[in-house]
Amino acid sequence: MKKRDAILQAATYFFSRKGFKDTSMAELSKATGAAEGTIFYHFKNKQEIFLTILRNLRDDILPEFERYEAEKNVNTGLDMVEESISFYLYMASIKEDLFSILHQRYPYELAEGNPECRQLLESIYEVFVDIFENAIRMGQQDGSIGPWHTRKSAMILFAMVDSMVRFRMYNLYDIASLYNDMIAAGRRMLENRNPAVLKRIPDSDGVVTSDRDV
Amino acid sequence: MKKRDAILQAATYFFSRKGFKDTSMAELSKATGAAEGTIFYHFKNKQEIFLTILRNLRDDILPEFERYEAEKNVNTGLDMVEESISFYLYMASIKEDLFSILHQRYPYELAEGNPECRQLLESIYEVFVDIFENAIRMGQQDGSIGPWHTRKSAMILFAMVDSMVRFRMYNLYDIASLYNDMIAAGRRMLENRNPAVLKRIPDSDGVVTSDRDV
DNA sequence: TAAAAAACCGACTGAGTACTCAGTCTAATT
DNA sequence: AATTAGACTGAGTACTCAGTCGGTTTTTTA
Repeated sequence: MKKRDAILQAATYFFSRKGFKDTSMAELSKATGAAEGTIFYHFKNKQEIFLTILRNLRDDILPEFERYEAEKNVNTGLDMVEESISFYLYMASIKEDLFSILHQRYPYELAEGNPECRQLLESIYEVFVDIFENAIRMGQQDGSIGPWHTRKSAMILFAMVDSMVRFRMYNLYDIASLYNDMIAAGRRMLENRNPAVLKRIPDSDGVVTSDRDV
Repeated sequence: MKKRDAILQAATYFFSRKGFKDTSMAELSKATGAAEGTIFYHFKNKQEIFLTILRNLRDDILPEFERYEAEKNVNTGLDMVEESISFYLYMASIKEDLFSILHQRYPYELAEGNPECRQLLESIYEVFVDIFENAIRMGQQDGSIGPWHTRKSAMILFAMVDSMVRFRMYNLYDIASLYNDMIAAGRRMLENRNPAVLKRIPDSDGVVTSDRDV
């Protein structure tokens, strides 16, 4: 593996576990076998390592979220909300390092004085909230989700799910045991209570099944 | 103001805005007018300052939550859930410094090797989740809230509300505009859908109203 | 194969860190 | 007025940190 890649990998690991400030260049040097000088040959400074990680996070994760949007196959928007929650938690678990970096102070501190960083964070969060918003909008069109404010409902859903990432990161609660209840709570929060509306739209689409298969 | 108190106040301020690690003793010294030696006269080390803040947080906030529990006056448990959300967000705004300290990495890192710190965090979070749990339990007894898992529902509610603290802290979203929608979402998530149950229990208590007045 | 370019090295620097300590100041007590 | 004790001081200490620099090795190009 190229030294540059090794440095990025180690930095992602250490920044997420120990935080940006608490990770020293000496530590990265030792972990990668690269001399400290080599790190500064590849990256202008420590901050630039962090920004590179954030850029990679956007470039890695955004396509995965977009691919998910294109590939998912569900009956109703309400089912898709459930899928979206699952997908978010799944991504947060396989990319744990990257997600927990977003729960640190440093990126937001950096964003205050660094437009690129702010832009990166904005585009990452936009994609996160969008998968919920799209699911909710779909549900509102097919009648499975009530007429609540779409974007705000998406944010509330995101708030719920994102806390789970925090709970896991800090070992506050066993989030696995909350999973089913969270899905159920999300459904109750969003589902349409008016059956008239529920029937009208699916008929016009020719979709007939009311049960979904996973 | 006594130097010791000034140091604690400044430390709370700086730890919450800049983080524990990024706050230097020189900074605290400058902000309080106390010499660096004075800080170490009052506190064994930097960590001890943090633990003192955490102890005060528990001692300040817990009684306020308990007073709230004793004083609140609502019709149904579902209304009380709404009150609890309001109260939590209110406390988080008037004690912003203390709440944002709980969203940092340091306390959880310290908790791993420091039983007192872990104990402090646990008792703080217990009180937080308890106000929601008590409201939900009350609602389940008066029939306004459905038969969902009490503790888990409380945690999901807490997850939702606690994210708002994070959103505000990092300037991610304008949480004021989410407030009403969050209350409404919380109600839909919890309310009882079975009118039979809604009537049965209040009857046995001698309470007759099935509609609530806000 | 020679020259040029890119990658890499690690000792070094100076600014900053938490913390110490010998001693001063203040205010109450004797 | 003398004693005492707690509050306070700030220069000093040992150490860590991100970042530099002169030089060496490896790879690519000609």
